Amino acid sequence: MNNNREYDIEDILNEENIEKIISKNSFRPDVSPAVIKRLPRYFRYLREIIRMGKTRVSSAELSRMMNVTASQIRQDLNCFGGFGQQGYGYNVNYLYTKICEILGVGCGFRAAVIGAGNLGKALVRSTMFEKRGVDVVAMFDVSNDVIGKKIGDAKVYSMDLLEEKLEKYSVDIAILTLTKECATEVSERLLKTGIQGIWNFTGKEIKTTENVVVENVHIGDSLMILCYEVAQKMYRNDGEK
Amino acid sequence: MNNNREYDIEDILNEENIEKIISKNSFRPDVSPAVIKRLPRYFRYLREIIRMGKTRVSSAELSRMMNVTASQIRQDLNCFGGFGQQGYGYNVNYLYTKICEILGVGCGFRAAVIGAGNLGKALVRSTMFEKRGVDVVAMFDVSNDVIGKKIGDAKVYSMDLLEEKLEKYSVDIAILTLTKECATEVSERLLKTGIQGIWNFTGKEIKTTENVVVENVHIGDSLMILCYEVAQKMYRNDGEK
DNA sequence: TAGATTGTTAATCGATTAACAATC
DNA sequence: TAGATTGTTAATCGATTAACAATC
Repeated sequence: MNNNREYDIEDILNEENIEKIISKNSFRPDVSPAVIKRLPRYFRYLREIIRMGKTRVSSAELSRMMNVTASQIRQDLNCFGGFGQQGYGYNVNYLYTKICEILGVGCGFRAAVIGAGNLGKALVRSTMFEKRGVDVVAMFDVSNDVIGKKIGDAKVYSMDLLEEKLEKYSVDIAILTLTKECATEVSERLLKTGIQGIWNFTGKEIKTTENVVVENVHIGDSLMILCYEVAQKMYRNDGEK
Repeated sequence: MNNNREYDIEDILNEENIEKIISKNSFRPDVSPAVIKRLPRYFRYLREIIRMGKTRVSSAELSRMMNVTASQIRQDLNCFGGFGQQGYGYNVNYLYTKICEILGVGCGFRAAVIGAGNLGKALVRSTMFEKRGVDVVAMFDVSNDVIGKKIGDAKVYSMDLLEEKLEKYSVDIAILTLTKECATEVSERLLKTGIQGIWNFTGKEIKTTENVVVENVHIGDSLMILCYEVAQKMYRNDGEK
């Protein structure tokens, strides 16, 4: 490994050059789910550190910023390879490119948002996708009010054209932002296409095949945990009085 | 505990009667975070089971539905009390009311959405809050385009009126759907009010006091995990060829 | 070389599962 | 009573932390 190699910071933050930097051996079976869930957090903090202009970071520094143990950081990173250097720490840009590589940023994934309602629109208009190197190439909806319009950079097509357009634009990831009621029907159609993954906001469990990865999002769960904690805090305070 | 007590299903799903049913001793210190994170999932499945018209469920049945072990379900529920009955299982409605009680549904929490952009609008227009007994009583924004308008049931006020309206409407929970850039300034203002919790979508870490609970949401993290899994799947398939 | 910090092993801690006695 | 299923203890598993030798 060569920590002296210099990467242009702007290139890296813009994720333009990453595809070229990527090596082909990012495949690591058997990394624990606990570690994988933490990777996006490293991604976010590293971007922040790059923006701060730092070029070097130690596990101890990161540990203070992120409020986790330095030990955990070193363990996590070592699941994927020795990215650091004894006595020096980690080259921030190198580490960031490795994390990007692991997370598939720069794979050039193409996504389509199915359901151009409030949530679908909000997602497309956010900077979330470009930051992660994901390209939203199309939206789909049943309503004539939106079909044909452009939301953000994405054109809205009729649901009738779903299979055709997914194929045409080589879509890897379908983002389901439609109602619970349509979820099953649409997901069944999706599984017959060449889709690789489904990001599911419908709240409805999706039956999947071994060829399609599904990630379910339940934003409301997080609200409930907040309510739980607020309620507990109130009980606690009441008890102390 | 009395499993024979009957609860009206409609009342329960509508969360109207719950406040009256709630007992005052829901305070449980030292429940592990792993258990707490699973509670909203029980909440969701129990609602589903109620809608199916079932009145009784065993840990084994739930286990099959939810794809977790029956053992885990019994352990989880027992952190909060013996809600079941040997030889019978769990009374679905009773269990649901207990889970609601634990999660603060029916506490009548009042929320305000700060930032009436795409995400703020999408949230307010969803059914998320009423399902969980949370009342969105106001929105705030700096833009004259939205100030004075009504989004869903909530009126949009100028950010200048933040403190005044939060006080007036006894808001417990602030929902931050504004940009990273405004996050610090607004959260500092919030900490000076009587707010209990902050649901933070800004992506910016918020400094908190012991009196205010913060729950951070990073939707993009879930997208990255999906991308990770899709990328791994591709590497794996390539390897097999 | 001396100092710093990683990579990695071993120890600890917490969470999950299995098993079964209690009991409805 | 016999059957079913919980509540709960004990065993297992996995994840986190501590420690330190390797090494830059």
